[in-house]
Amino acid sequence: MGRKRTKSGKIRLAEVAELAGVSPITASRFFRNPEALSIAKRTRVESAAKELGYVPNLAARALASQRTEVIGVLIPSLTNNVFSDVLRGIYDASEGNRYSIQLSNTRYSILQEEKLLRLFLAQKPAGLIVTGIDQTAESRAMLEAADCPIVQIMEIGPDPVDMMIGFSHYDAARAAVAHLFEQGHRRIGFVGARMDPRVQRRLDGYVSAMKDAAMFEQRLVVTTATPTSVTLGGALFTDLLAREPDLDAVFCANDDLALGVLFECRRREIAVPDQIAIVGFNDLEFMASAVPTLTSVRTNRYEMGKTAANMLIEAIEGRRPEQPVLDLGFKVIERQSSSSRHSESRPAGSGAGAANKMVALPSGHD
Amino acid sequence: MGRKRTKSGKIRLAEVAELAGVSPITASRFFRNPEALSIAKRTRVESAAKELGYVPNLAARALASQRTEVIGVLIPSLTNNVFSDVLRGIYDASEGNRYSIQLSNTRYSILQEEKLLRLFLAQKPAGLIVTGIDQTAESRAMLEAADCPIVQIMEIGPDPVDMMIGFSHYDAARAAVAHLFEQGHRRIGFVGARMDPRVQRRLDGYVSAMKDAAMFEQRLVVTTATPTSVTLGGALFTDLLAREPDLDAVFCANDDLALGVLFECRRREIAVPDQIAIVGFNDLEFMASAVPTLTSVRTNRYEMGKTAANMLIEAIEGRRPEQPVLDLGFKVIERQSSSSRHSESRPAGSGAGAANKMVALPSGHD
DNA sequence: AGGAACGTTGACAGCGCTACCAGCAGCGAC
DNA sequence: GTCGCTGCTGGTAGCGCTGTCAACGTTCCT
Repeated sequence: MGRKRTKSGKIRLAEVAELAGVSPITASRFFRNPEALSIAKRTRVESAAKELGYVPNLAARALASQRTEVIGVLIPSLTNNVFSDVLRGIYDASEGNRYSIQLSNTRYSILQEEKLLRLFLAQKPAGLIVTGIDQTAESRAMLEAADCPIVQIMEIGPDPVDMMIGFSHYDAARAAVAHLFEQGHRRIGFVGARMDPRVQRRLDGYVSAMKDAAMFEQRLVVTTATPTSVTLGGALFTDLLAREPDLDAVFCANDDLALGVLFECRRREIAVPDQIAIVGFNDLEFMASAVPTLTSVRTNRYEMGKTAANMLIEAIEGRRPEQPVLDLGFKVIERQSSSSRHSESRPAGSGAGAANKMVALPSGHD
Repeated sequence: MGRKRTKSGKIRLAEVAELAGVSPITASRFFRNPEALSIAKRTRVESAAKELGYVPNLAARALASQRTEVIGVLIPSLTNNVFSDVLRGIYDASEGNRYSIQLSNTRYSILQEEKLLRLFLAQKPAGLIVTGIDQTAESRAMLEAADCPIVQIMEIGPDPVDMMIGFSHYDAARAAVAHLFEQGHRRIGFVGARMDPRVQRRLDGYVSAMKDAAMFEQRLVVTTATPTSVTLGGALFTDLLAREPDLDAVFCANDDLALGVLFECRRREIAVPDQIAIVGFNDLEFMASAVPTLTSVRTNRYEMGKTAANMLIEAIEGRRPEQPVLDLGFKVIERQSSSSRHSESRPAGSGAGAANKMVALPSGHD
């Protein structure tokens, strides 16, 4: 016997086809590749579909075609501002086309990532966006065996699984430190939280730049595995200052920490940048508006997400980009907090003041 | 003829059933309702599934069962910090169970929301989370006709579609203004951006509180449709000050604006709170760490997302919550920026200082 | 004019799973 | 012993769509 079920009055493809006077398969093609139809049938199917308010059943499509139109995205955090920009780019790129985004949070655990990857892959996604280059061996093997395009985002490194978009955190950190040296600073501290692989590489970049100048000392580095926050920035800076009273600059692994350091300086009545210079990382919006305005390393997060999704979609549709690895670079945005020109006391007036001096560098060249 | 296709060596349910020595339908039941099986078969199917590494094909399941295990989420913005907290709650709640989250961004457009709603509903989601209570009539009708549970989040109001979780933005704004009155402020400005319905209700609350005290004047209100930012806070405050030089407090519709106002005060050498008090809205993390620490209205965003998803899942599984409308309330977190006790100049030491005085109110009582 | 090539269309047979119903065993009640 | 109940299991028949291939009409080439 057949079944009753809800019926639900749902319009099926066959009904559209009937109204349009074509076979179901022709109607089906209309939705997937309209150019394959003659103009006459195309318009007939189109108006029939509109008249009936037809919406394709994605589950049936996925079952029959053995593939989904889902782009899986694995990111390590939903809290972090950085990822919300990337995500926004990804969602924006997915808008207006057939693909939908399936998001999962690895919580900075590569084991969790491996588990989620297995889950995702089982559903045959159309493509995958994964964060970073530090997958487990197992994950790496699964990614390589996957029969869908894959983009690694947030950083670039050797040996991409497939496509890759990001920048060199190592080089970016070196550039930030170089900027501080240029401004005449020598005892430059490093403040970092969470210490995920990308923050770790920023630390590596800092260390190498400091060693190049023969200025590195272990006690200039304060890090913690704790998730980042503004408050934490103040606390870590407090530690750093206790260890190294002669500190004359701080390079913060992100902007929240930098803001925390700025507030802590204000609390302690330490003049920024005259006594201590501050450089952040990511160039979040508030950096330009703080007092003093805060120097940061600008990273193209939104563009990264958007381009990653676009590259992926192109690849899904068979048009592999000629550039599978894209270095988006970074820019050191110099502002008052690290400027050796003594911060003029600016009177009334809003905004960030003078145009930012930008130091742009493509990463990957040391 | 049959077809070739990739084959892909995928394990099907039938293979698990065969290995376990049961019928496919019994194996199917194991994955959906293990309690319905005898212990013997249960363990047999379980080990067979594990041995073969079986993962169910969700598309086939959705097609056969006429429903998905997808929770649709419609939010107006991915940029706004507020929503990232809510989302984090939703994703956390969806972890470890069968449901997956399908997210879409309405960009604060109720027309876009309507379009997305139509799209979502066509895929028969297991449940839906929508933001706010200001849907189009068409959207409203679709929601009411939908045969799945629905939660409206972010605010509470009369006449819920189904379930609802949030708080009264109107009451929260009134409480913030009342707090400023208590601290002796009279000429209290309002700064708002974006002016989505919830911000509008905060403005309404502000206006009503000011009128109650016979202190309302239109020129105390500065708003814009522009998306919010820290920089914008400074700009709007500049406008406000130009209109009303006697200003003695500002109620900001969100914390980014409040931070912008604080920076602008610093830039203009206006003492906070002595000359001007500042109150924000949402109580983002940085508020407790700013100098001076910033008063704000705490809202339970993470909890809201998490509880909304949990309520939804309960309802999907047939256990409707006894409380379909949940008021999560708010708290005015009083900090230095609005304290009439003159801000003692605190010497070295990090953090927010003395315990926050909290003024807790369940919203819904005026 | 004949044939190849192309563009367009349709028939068929599932994709992998589950709703529905029927059946069977085991048990207690009469 | 028979009935009805409950608990478990299985057979059948699709869910709505698309991959494959075949077939058609038309155009273009030789």
